Amino acid sequence: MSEAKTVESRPYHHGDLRRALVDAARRLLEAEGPSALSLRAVAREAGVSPAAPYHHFKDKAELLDAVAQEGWDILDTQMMEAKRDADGPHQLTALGIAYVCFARDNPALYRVMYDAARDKEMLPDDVQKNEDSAYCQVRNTMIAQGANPANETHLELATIAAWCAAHGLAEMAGFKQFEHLKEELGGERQFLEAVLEHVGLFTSAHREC
Amino acid sequence: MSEAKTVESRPYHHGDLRRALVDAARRLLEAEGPSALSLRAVAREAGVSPAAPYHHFKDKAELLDAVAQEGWDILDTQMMEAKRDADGPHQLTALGIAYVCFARDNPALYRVMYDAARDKEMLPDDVQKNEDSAYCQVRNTMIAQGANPANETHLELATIAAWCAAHGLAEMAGFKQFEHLKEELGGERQFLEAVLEHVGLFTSAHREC
DNA sequence: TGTACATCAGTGAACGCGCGTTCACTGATGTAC
DNA sequence: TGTACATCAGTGAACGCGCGTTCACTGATGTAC
Repeated sequence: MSEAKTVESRPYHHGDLRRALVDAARRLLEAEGPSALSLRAVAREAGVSPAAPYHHFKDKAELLDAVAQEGWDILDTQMMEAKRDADGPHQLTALGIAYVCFARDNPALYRVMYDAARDKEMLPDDVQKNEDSAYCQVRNTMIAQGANPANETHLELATIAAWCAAHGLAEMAGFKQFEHLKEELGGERQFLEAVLEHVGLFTSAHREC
Repeated sequence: MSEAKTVESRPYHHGDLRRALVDAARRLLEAEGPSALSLRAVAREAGVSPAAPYHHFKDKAELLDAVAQEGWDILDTQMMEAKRDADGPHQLTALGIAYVCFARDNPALYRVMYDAARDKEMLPDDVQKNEDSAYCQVRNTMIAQGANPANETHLELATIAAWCAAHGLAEMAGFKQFEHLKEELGGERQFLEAVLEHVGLFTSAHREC
C-alpha cells in the first residue's frame, strides 16, 4: 500500500529489512486481511524484490512467526499498562478487557497469532515462561486477588478458564447477532465487561481500552 | 482420497452430486486439513470434473457454506443427545463438554465453521433462531437450571459467556502447554470438565463424550 | 407406445493469476595488511 | 591511508504449481403429443 520512504531515497542496502518486512506485513494485514499476506505481497509492500526476504527469513512460515511474535509482545505491553492503570480488585477485569480490545483493534494480527498457534498446537513458549507475558500477568493477578498460590493446579485451571473466555469473546464480540446487546448496554465496551462478569472469574471494572 | 463407489460404476448423471461434494469436502478436511480444501480438490475427491460443482454451487464460498452448515447441524444433534443423556443439574456442563468434544473430534470442520462466521462477522442465522440450535439449547438449559427467563439481557449474556468459554476451550484444549494438566487430572475429558467448572456458569458432570 | 425436443448435469480443455522458491548475478560494505 | 578481496544483502528473471472460473460441448433424462 503506502510507502514510508520514497523509492529513490532507499540505498541498495536497506539497513534493517527484517524490521521493514515485519512492518510491511502488519500494514498489509490491517489493510487487506490475513488472506492477502503472501511473501511476495510483503516484499512488494516493503519496496523490495520477492527474493530479498530470503536473506532474513528461512521461508514464509518464519516471516509469519515473526509477525505473530510481535503481536504477542504488543499484547503483553498493552495488558501490562491496563493492569498498572487499574485498582487492585479491578485488575483482572482490566486485563481481560485489554486482551479483548487488543484482538478487536488488531483482528488480522490476532488471527495470524492464533493460526500459528493452532498449526503448532501450542502457544509460543514464552507466553508461559516469561513473567511479563499476558498469561503470567493473569496468573499473578489471580494470586493477588486471593487465589492460593500453593494450589498450582487450581491456579492454572483458573488462568486457562479466564484465557479461554477472553479468547472466545475476542473472536465473537464482532458478531452482528450481539449488536442489539451493545446498544442496550451502551456500547461495545460495556458489552465486553458484562460478558466477562458473567464468566464469574472476573469482577466488574470501568477503565479505558 | 478414498472413493466409495468404483469409478466405472458411476452413471453419467450422478444422482446427488451436491451431497457427494459436501461429503467429499468433509473427507478431505479431516484427512488434509482446511488448507487442502480447494474446489478442484473436492471435485477430484468426488470423482468429478472441476466444472461439475458449478451446477450445484454458485462458487467456492457457497460450497464452503454448505459444509459449515452441515457442521452446525451435527453440532446441534450431538448437543441434543448429550443433554438428553444428562441429569438436570449436569445438563449445562454436558452441553459444554459436548460442544468442546465436537470441536476436538472435527477440528478442521470446526475451523471451517468459524472461518465462515468470522468472515461474515456473524453466526449462521438459525444458530439463534432455530429452537433446537446449540445456542438455544444452552439458553433453555440456563432457564431450566434457575436463570430468570424474564431477564432477557441477563440470560443472553450468560449464554454468550458460556459459549465464549466453550469456544476458547475448544480452540486451545489441544495446546501442548496443557498436556501436564491432562495427565495430572487423568485425561483430556477431566481437563475439559475442570476448566469449565472454573468458569462458574457450569457445574460438574461426568458423562461420555 | 414411439418419437421430437427441451432441459439438465455432466466433460475436458483452456484462461489468467499469484504464489513460494531458486538461481546466477551484482552492488555495497567491512577487513587485513 | 590505500588497496585487494571476502562477505553480505540486494536484484530480476525464471521454475513449476494449483487455483477458481468459463466455455463450448455432449450424454442422459423427462415431457408433450
